[in-house]
Parts: sequence; C-alpha cells; structure tokens
Amino acid sequence: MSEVRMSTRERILASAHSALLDGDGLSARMSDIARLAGVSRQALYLHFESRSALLVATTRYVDEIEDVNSRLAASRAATNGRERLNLFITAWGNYIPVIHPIARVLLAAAETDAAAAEAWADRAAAVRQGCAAAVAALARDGDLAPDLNERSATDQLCVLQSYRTWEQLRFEAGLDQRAYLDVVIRMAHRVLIRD
Amino acid sequence: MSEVRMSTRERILASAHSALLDGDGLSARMSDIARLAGVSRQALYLHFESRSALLVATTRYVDEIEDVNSRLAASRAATNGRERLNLFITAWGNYIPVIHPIARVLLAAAETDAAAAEAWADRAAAVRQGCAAAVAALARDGDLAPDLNERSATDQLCVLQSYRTWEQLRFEAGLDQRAYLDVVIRMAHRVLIRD
DNA sequence: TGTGTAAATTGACACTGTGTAAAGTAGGGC
DNA sequence: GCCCTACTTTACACAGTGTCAATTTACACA
Repeated sequence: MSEVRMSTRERILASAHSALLDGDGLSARMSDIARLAGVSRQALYLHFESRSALLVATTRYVDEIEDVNSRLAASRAATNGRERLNLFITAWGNYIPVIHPIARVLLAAAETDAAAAEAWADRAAAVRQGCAAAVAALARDGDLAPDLNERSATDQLCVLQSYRTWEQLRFEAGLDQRAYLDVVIRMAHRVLIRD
Repeated sequence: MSEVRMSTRERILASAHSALLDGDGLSARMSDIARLAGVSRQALYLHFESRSALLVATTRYVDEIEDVNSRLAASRAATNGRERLNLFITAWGNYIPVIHPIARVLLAAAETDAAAAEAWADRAAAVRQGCAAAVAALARDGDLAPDLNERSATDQLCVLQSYRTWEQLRFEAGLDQRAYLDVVIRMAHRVLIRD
C-alpha cells in the first residue's frame, strides 16, 4: 500500500478502506481506522467531521482509485441500445463487488445520518442516469417494449441493477458473479426489449 | 388498543409495535417501548433477552395479528399458475407495507446480531417457498419460459418480490402501492412466462 | 390473618463507541 | 529565535444497551 509519503488524509482514507474490507467490516471503528493509519483517533476528527463524513469520503476515494468513471465510460461508446444495455449492466455489475464492503456500512449509517443518506442518494441518482441512458438508446432503436414509457423502464432497470439485487442474488440465492450477471442481463432483456 | 387485561408481555409487544410505527422508527429505544407499555425498562429484560430478541418477537407478533398466513393462503387456491402468480405477488406485496417499519429495524439489527439475522433469513425462506410454489404451478401449466429451470425462476421471482425491491420502487422511484404492484406483476410476467 | 412466591420496580453501575475540549509537542519556514 | 501547522495526549460528556441486587406489590393459598 506504500503509505509512506501519502498525506495523512490519504492514509486515513486508505486505512478506512482496508478496515472496511477487513473481515466482516465490523472492525471499522474510528479507533481501528486510526490505528491502521498510524495516527491518533483524534486526528481523524481533524480531517473529517464525523464517522459518517469519513465513510462518505472513503466511498469517493474508492470510486477514484477504482476509476468507476472509466469503467462505465465503455458502455457509452456502444453503437446500439442492446449493446449499451449489456455493457452497462456488466460494467456496473462488476463494480458492485468492489464498493460492496463500503456501501454496506454507508447504508447502515444512512439509517440515522442525513449526510450519509444523501451520499447514497447521489450514487443511486448516478446509476439511474446510466439506466436512463441505456433505456433511451433502446428506445431510439425502436427496441423498447411498446407498453413501456422511458420513465417506467428506467425504474425497472434500476431495480435489476441495484446493489440490493446484487446482494440478494449473490448471498441469498448463492449465485457466483458470473451467474449473477447472466441472470440480470436475461431479466433486463425480457423486461425491457420488445418481443 | 385496549391494553387492559393484556399480559405484560403482550403489552410490551404491542408497544414495541407502535414505537416502530411511530415517526421514523428511531424512537424505538428500550426505554421508549417501556414507557409506552407502562412498565420499567428492566421489565423488558425479564421478558426478552435483548433488544434483538424483542424485535424478533415483535415481528412474529405482527405476523400473527395481521394474519399473514391467511393473507397468503388465497393464492394457494388458484386454479392455474398465472393466477397463482398474480395472487401471490398481490398478497405479499400488500403485506410488505405492514411489516415494513419492523422489518427496517430488524434488518438494521441483523447487521450486527446473529439472532436477528436468522429471524430475517427465516422470513426470506418463507417468501422463497411461496415463490417456488408459484413457479412450480407455472411449470405445471407449461407456462414457464423454456430457458428457465425452476430454481433460477424462483431466484428471479424472489428478487422482484423482495422487501428491498418494494423499498426502492416505493421510495426511490416514488411509485404508489398500486403502481408498485403493477410494475412487479408486469416484470414477473415478462421474466417468467413463455412468450 | 399471615406467609410464600412470582412479577415488577428502583437505583446504581459497567461497557462501548462517538464526539468534544484543552493543553502540549515536533518540525519546517523564515 | 519565533510562529504556524499538524498531530498527540489525556480527559471527559453522552447515549444506549445490558446487568445486578435489594425492595415492593399483589395475589394465592392455608
């Protein structure tokens, strides 16, 4: 992790990240993160207002080092709606496992903390944008099921693409990542595309 | 609520229920529930091992007074698979709002408490059984999409029927209950039923 | 009328984790 | 030498869960 020469703030973020990856993620108390970063617990509060704020910042940090933007960019280059749909589902579906450990804790914090809730809502809105773009591309091709308007089609695709759906299929149904992607792509096709 | 002549245990459960219904559900601390029930906080621990145990018991209590079993029983009387599917989706879909306030908190507790997690898993298993039965009825009628086995079809229906999907469509997408049911029924048909 | 027992109360306390406050220290720039 | 910034140390407030022990209330039974 080459934490030498990193700024303290970055070291804290990197430590928060690995604390969240670690084990069940329950060992991500402020003191755990501080210990990992090699700073005092109070130093965390010099850089972040609260635990929630640190979690939000960690989410953005991971988005950056995992380069979520360029992962999603590929789907925008697709030449038709169906291809765009497949690429988007695959790109986002493969990113979910990466942010899962952080998202889990952020969502738990969102239950009581408004800032965390808003951060989560931002992400959801970004995913929704991607879904809407894929739906629009299908509509442009005349491939959208005729009983669907774009708004409702986007709602439906969002459900399939959601973090919770991934959780359920991976952990409750016991599918592996490959099978998860196959199922979601199949469902999306049947739900959205004209017969 | 006619809490006279109720046993203390029942009064506690009824109070836990209304504390959870109340406002954002954040006012369901042990002391709040005790106050509502008109007993001391310590009395709660005489009847329930822990807060999690109380939440689990409250879930069962609500299932009982809302008679979840007879609500679901109707779908079992259906004469064909499609009808069974519709009735099951409707019955469960209309029960979700009833347990939502409790489920929300139980799920939050499940994050750290094994007993709560198990209680939730039990419920999920029960819903899955209902989904599997509807899928089996479709298969019997020859209505199941030919590329689906019953196992995978059940996984897919479970996603659509899940508590999380309801949450997302109701609160993130902003649908009302009627629109939620329409969307889920439409998706289930397109996903499961042969063209 | 008294006695035993079960259920509940009272008040105190331990523990965990977040967040705050204040005084002190180490090192760089000038 | 001085200041400034970043960080440390120590201490504490606070909420909420869970525990403990001593006491009270109420009812049943003789």
